Amino acid sequence: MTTAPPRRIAHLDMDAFFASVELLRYPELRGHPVVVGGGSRHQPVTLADGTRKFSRLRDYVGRGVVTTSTYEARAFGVFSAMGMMKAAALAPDAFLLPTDFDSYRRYSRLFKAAVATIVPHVEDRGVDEIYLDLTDHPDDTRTLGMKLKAAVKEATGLTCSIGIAPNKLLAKICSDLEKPDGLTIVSYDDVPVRIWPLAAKKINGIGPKAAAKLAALGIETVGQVALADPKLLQEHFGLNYAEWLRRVSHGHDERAVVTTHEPKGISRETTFERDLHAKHDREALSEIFTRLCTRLADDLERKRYAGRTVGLKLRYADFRTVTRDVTLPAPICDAAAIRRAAGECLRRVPLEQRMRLLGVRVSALVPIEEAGARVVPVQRDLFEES
DNA sequence: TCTGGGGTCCTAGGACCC
DNA sequence: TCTGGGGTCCTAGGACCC
Repeated sequence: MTTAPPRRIAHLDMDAFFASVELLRYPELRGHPVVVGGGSRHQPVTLADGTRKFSRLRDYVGRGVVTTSTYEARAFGVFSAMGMMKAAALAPDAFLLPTDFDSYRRYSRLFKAAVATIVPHVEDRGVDEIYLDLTDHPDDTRTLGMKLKAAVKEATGLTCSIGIAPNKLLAKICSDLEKPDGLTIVSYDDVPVRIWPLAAKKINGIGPKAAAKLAALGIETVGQVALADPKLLQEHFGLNYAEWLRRVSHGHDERAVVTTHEPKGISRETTFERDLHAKHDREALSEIFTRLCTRLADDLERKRYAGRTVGLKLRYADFRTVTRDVTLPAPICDAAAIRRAAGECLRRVPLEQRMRLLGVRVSALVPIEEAGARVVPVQRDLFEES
C-alpha cells in the first residue's frame, strides 16, 4: 500500500483589499490612515483646482461598521467590523471613504482571471480570497508563489499574501503570517514550531465564542489545543467539535479545493437609521419590507434561481434576533409571492418592541428553469398590506 | 461609541412515515 | 396496553466567515 504524495494547496489573500483599491484611485491618500465603510455617503469632492477633499472619520454619524482599514489606520486600533463611531473615537483624523462594491468586484475578477492563467484549479472564497490546488503544477513551490504574486500585481497593481501548505487549513493560516505582500510555505514538519505558538483563534472555524471557552479552560494557543485532554474538550464542546479541534490543532485537514458552487440561499437585509416600531412606524416599515422583497426578487431573477422556503429575520433594538420561515409547495421568485410569504412569517413574531433590522431570505433554491410553471414575472406595484 | 450585509454549516426537537 | 427503531423534512437559533 502506498500513501498519496502530499498536496500543495495555496491560499491567496488580497492585502487590505477594499482600501487598496481605493488607494489606486486616490493615490494622495497613500501612507495615511484610511477607513472604508459606512454606506455611500462621504464621497470625495473634487475642487476647482483639481485637488480632492475627503471626509474624516470624525464627520461620520450613523450605525455603520468599518469594512476595511489601511495598515496605517490599524495602527490606531481600527479594524474590520468595528462600529464607525467607535473607530472615529480612536482615529478621528483618519480619512473616510464610502464602499464601492462594483469597483471591488471588478478588481476581484481581474486578480482571479490572472491567477487562473497559471493555475486553473481555483476555489472562490469571496471577493478577496481564493484557494488553489498546485499539486500537479510542474514549477517548484516558491517559484510558483512568486509567479502568482507577480501576475496579480501585473493585472491589478495590488499586492497579495500567499500561504502554501499541504492543506487548506494550514495554507489559510500561513497566508496571514507575513502580511502584507507575503509568501509563506509550510510543511507538516513545521507545525509544532510555526503553528502551535499561534493563538487558537487563528484557526478558521475557532471564532470569538469558542476562543473564549478555550481561554476559560486555560487554552490559549493551537499547541495547547493539541495537548489538551480529549475528554475535557468533549465535555465542553461536544463530540464532533472536539474531534475537529483535535484534528486541526495537529494541522490535519483533508478538504478538497472545490471549483464549483451552488448557492443555498439568497437574502437581503437592512439596518434602519433609527429603531422603528411596528405600529408607530408602520408606513416606513411597510415600504422597507416591500423594497427588500423587490430587491431580493431582482437578485433571484439575475442569478436565475427560485426557492421554496421564504424566511424573515428581525432584530430588536436590544439586538436580540428572531427568524421565522415557511416552506411553500412550489418554488417562487417573484416579489409579490415573497412579500406574501414573508408577511405570514412576520405575523408569527412579537412586535411590541422597536426593531433595528429587517431581512428577507429565499432558500431551498432550484435553478429557475426547473422551478416549474408557477413562476410568474416580477411585479412591482401590487402589494397587499400584511 | 453600541454592534453591516451577504453567506454557510451545525444542532436539536417535532412531525410524519415505514 | 405499551413500546420500537430509522429516515426525512421542517423550523429556530447560533457560531462562524468574508
